[in-house]
Amino acid sequence: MSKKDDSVAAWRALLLAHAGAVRAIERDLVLAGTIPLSWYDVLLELNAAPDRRLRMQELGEAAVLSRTRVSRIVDELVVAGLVRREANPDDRRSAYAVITADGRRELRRVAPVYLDAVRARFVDNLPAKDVPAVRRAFEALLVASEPDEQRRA
Amino acid sequence: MSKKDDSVAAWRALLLAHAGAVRAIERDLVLAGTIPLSWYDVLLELNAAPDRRLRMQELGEAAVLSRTRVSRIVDELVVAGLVRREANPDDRRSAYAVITADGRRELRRVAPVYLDAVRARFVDNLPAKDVPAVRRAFEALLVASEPDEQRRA
DNA sequence: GAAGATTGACTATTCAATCTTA
DNA sequence: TAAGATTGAATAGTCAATCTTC
Repeated sequence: MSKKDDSVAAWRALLLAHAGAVRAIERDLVLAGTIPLSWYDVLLELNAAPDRRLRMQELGEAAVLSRTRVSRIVDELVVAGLVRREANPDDRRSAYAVITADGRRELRRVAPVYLDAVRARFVDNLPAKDVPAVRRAFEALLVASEPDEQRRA
Repeated sequence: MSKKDDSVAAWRALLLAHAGAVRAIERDLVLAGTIPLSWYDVLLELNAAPDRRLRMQELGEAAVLSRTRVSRIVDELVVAGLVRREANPDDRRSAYAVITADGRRELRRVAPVYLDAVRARFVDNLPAKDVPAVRRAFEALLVASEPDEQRRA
């Protein structure tokens, strides 16, 4: 009943609901025969980035993937022809991942499936009046966790 | 700017914030030298259950783990002496997992660390006025996803 | 034959070591 | 020496086959 209980209950509900929604969405995507969620996320971030490219590390942050995992997924996407790597002339240690024309085509093709899934498994089940608060709350959470990322360095 | 955009933005913020918070909490636990989060979740659910026991399948649902994974984690917990398996006289196909006295002791020992981490990484960074909406929203989401679980059967 | 659970084989993900350039 | 990225070895997690009981 206390504020504390309410908070911990919110945390537990978040964990359960997140897991359920992600699983349901992934299942929808598999049934629809599209690319996996991780590919989709990476393509989405690349497509939205300036020049449709991101350094590996930036890509990892944007798509919530570890540096290692980004390397591996970009490998797969390169093999599939949806992304290519490109050297960074300004700093030759780093590498760009760039979405290809095929990648953009694929993204357009699967976007409706993905959006439908997110809508059906998340948005539509959220009380409409709570959506702004949810967005606000998690964006605040994001901002709060950024400084921590810095602190690691 | 539309409601739709707001919803998708909420989804993306949720994914990023969830990943950030979970990672931060796991890091906190590692630094504090406690048991892993998955063990903690299992012990917590068992401790809260009637008779401090749950069938494997129920435990999986409560702790957001696949049936397979529950088997494996309970194996580990049994080896560590924190949980024991017990036959179900009413249905000998199923098995109970029961938290032991040592398990409860361990749970009490690490609970403060866990609660501090959840508070520091989640609760304290959430705008206080949004907490009720967040709790309400995710509990609604949970309820909405239950029927789907049934449908699978 | 189906439900509950476990096991073995496979895939996904992480951790630590490595390589290259700054 | 540190930053950016990748790779090999190890761990965690999943999927399909199996075993037991209903």
